[in-house]
Amino acid sequence: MAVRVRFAPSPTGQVHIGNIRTAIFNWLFARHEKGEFLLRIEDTDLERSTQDAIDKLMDCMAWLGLDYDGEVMYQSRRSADHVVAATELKAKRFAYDGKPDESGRAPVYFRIPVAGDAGGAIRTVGPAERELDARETVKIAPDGVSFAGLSAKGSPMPMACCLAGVRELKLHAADGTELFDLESNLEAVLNGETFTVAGAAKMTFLRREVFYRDLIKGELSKPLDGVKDQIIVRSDGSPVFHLANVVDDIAQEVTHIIRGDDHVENTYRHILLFHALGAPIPQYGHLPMIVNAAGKPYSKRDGDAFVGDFRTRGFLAEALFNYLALLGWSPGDDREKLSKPEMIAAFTLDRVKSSAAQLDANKLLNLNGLYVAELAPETFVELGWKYFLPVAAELRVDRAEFAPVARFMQSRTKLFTQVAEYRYFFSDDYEFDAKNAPKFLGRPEVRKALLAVAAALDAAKSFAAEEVAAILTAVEAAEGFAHGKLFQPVRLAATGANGGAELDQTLALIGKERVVRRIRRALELFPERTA
RNA sequence: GUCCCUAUCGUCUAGAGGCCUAGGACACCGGGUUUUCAUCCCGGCAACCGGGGUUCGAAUCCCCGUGGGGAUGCCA
Repeated sequence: MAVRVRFAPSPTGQVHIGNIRTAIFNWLFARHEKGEFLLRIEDTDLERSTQDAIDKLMDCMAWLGLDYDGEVMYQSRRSADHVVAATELKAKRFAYDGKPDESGRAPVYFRIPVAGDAGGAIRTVGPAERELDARETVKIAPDGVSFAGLSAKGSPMPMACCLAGVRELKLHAADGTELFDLESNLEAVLNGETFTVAGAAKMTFLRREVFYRDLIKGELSKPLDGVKDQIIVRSDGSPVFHLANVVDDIAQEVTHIIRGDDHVENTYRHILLFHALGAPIPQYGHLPMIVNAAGKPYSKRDGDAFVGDFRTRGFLAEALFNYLALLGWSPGDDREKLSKPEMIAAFTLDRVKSSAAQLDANKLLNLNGLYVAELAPETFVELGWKYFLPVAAELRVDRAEFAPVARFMQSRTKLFTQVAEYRYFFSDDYEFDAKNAPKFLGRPEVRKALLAVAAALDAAKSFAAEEVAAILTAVEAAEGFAHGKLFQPVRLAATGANGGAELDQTLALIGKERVVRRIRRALELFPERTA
């Protein structure tokens, strides 16, 4: 069967890096398997879902090249189907009404299957028992059993579980007499009757567990006596995430569900829902979380982890994509910079790690620099121009002036926001290196030489890079400076910076008049210092 | 509290019982190239969470601790 996966974000706020990483893995998996990558917007939380968030999400996906197949499914338009599914579950006795709220309306609970193996998802582990606090009563109700266990200190610990978790339940008094037998009363309980038993000191039951084989984490299981029945329709009639999610996955005929590992606990229930709804159970793969520099999972509140922010901060989509794909996955060899086709070819879920990964801003930056370096010059100019726009507007620089500077600076630009540092090519209004400018420009012999440089440059017939270099060399010799010793002061005077691209070319790009003017002005700005 | 998951350099990772004296990358520190800075090249620092098993042999398998995360919602 052809692979069909989906990315199902809820459009509340901006997409963060953890969400989009999930999308990337789904996409990679789908493309590798030559299957389909579907998109479903889980916008059932009308309070918090906004069109703006949906637009931003689509924008981020397009930016990263996450193309999806087919039509987008909007979950909010499918509540009728969800409710129908709940009704169907009730008819099959897989669901029941809970206690009505103040307004008299009842929520609907999904009942963990009391009998059967749920299509191979439930297995019997064996007999089990648990000490109880005899001072507390045990309640056996249609929505499960509640009882009080014993804590290490001997105080009562309230606990509850679904009926399915305690098949063959028997309650015993401290002296061993049997107080209650579930099997003989099961039908009554299922039909709505509630029993209360006092004085029980021990419970014995048959332990059963839900299990499945996770594509990433391997076999996972959970004893049913640790699981409670789940509400699937609220008392106001609206479907809950679990129901909607499963019903929509069935509708979209999803074959593999790849999502964050904060969902593993839900999976046990979702599997049972699939089965109860008569649908084949999909394969699951749970991705490790991405944590921030503090080692904590990114939350929607983490302002610095929004995908859009990486874009505005000057990262390239290819670099972010590549970096994120490597968070929790590796191709198995030493490759770290991979193109999308290479990633698609190498991507398999069994190579995904199962422990959390921390985002390393340094490594991302380095990778971005690698991608920037290999951009075609025209592309670099085009992209860089967008980031330079605010500065360009302020300085009245047009694209034709920007282009040669950008081409010249590309190799040393790692992040597009760095194009703002090109400012000194166009404007005399730049910052001087606070430490080195006063130091170098204050030296008497340097000041004298700088004046000579300004004069020589002013008299130059051509201002090509080679000519500039020749002039600098000549003045250095004439003023008694070793070759290269004047470069730093000249750069400080003409650009304010202590380092930068090749000086001759930099000066040539800035232009003769400006350079000469700047050198002379710098000498006025910084006084002579004899010390 | 209970249940589930998880654990290799600071960080991302390779590692499926002998190829491990634990490899690569980022960061960091040296050196070289660059008359500067960055790139680039060379070198260095740096890890199997702890304790028990199993085995001729364990980073790899099992158990117990400990740390981290998740769940325990009429949130998604």
